[in-house]
Amino acid sequence: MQALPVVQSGATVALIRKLAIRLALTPDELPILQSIFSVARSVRRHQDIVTEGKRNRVIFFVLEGLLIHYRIMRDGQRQVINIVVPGDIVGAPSCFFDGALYSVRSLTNSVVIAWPLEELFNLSGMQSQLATKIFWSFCCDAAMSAEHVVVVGRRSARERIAHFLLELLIRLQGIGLADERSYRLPFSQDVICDALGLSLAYVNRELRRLAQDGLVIISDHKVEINDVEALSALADFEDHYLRPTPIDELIAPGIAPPILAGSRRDISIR
Amino acid sequence: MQALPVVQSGATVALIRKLAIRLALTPDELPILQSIFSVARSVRRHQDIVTEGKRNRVIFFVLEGLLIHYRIMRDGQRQVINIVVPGDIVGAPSCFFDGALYSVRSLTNSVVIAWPLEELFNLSGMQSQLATKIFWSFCCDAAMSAEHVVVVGRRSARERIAHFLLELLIRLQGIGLADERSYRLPFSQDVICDALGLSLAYVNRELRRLAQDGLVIISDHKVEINDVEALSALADFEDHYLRPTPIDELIAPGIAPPILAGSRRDISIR
DNA sequence: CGTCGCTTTGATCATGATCAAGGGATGTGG
DNA sequence: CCACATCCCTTGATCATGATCAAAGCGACG
Repeated sequence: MQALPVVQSGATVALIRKLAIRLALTPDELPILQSIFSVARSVRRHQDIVTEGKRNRVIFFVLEGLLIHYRIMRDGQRQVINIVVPGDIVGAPSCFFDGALYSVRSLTNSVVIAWPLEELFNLSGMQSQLATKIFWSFCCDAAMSAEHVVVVGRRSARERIAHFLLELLIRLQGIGLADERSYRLPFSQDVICDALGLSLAYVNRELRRLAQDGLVIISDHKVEINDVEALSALADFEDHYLRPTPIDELIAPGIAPPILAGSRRDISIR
Repeated sequence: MQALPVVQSGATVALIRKLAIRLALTPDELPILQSIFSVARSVRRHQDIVTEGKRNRVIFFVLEGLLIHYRIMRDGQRQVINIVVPGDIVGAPSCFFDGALYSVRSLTNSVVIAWPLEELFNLSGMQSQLATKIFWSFCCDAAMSAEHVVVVGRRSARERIAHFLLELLIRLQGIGLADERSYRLPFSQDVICDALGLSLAYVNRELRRLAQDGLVIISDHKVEINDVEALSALADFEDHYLRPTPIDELIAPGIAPPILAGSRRDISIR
């Protein structure tokens, strides 16, 4: 990993803004988190930033790039637990265990900010609200793992693949990296097969069939979903689990979102 | 659900003590949580305490009984996300979403304490450390879902079953409900098959084979694992993900666990 | 030009699903 | 106290989804 100044790319600035919105940061919390963001690190693709078994007491704010949480089994097979997209905070739950439970690897060149877990606990004394928001984010990520269990446990190969592509669509839309029905998929099919517990040959075949049926066309690392409705029906996909109740509504139930109300887009970065 | 006074059964008292240890409660935190525990509720078996899709702003401390997190699919199939044992805190991540993501159902008669999520957020102002500990617990639960993905995604039926039985062994040992190599399993095989994404007939057959091979004998709802080592090797089971770093070590890294050091067994209940 | 990474396709195999039926408890109502 | 029902476990036969093995195509890149 190599250090580099952070507030450089337009994408990163936009992303920090999105993160601030997602965590419902108040005007006083924003600079605190921003001070953390003074130095980011670039990570070349195909590098582990967390290694299973090794002690990890750091959480990462992902600003750019795609990464995966994964485990290598004793027979060499890989299971991908989760795709990580910009705006995600990774490191939990591994940082709560003596040795990391899973490895985290970049699929593309990425930009991340490493933040010592210690700081999070410090925050919970001084700025408890902010700490709560970060913990809340971890808890919401747990919903994705739970959903993943359902996908892998009870769905056919075709449904799994459709679900995978739709989940990515919604998540990338949330950070401006997908449009209405398409996005770039900058990794190869083996990531899909390892995420879904399927063989590479079969994933390939099913993708081909989905294309023949006019549902999804993947070409040149670009996913194009012809009919999102139809594919969602096929996959039994619902996006609830990707849309938590905004944390400010939870903290102040009943009341209109207090501090940022009406001006959620006006957060200034820098 | 019917209200009943809580500090009645010996099992419950022991359990509260264990929960206090697990959360590394300090002498001042303990009474706060105990005040919550003034009224528990008994839940008859086979009842939902959380229903998928319905708004849920409550978390539950489970004192007695076994429960499951589950989802019913559109074709009627069920996927069990997680077994819940006494000492667990359930409700997350569902309580962070508009509608619950999964249902929670009792497998046996149970005793739980329902606690409004609001109180947790209140706590994060006044008693931020305690709130942090509860959030930490949620995050650690996420590790079980992640592990579940690996089990269902990349293991054979036999391995999955072995893993399931071992996970339960370790978890029940942690709360004194299992001895060295056996425990009561007070539910039928369909829970196992729905947890592991297998068919009932096949789970039954594989259980029978495990018994024939002298690895595990289940009879009359009692699981007896003949050789835990051997079964762990078969399942590629490691219990790391069930053993988080104690929260007090994380909060005060390097220092010996401060307040309860050396007297972790001396917490007084009542 | 040759190698490497990725996709594609074919042929065959096997794990685990599905369908079907019977059996042993336990419980319940007549 | 018996008849019957229900729940759960068990086992057999057959089927199919998806794995495995093998090989070829196809860029990109050095």
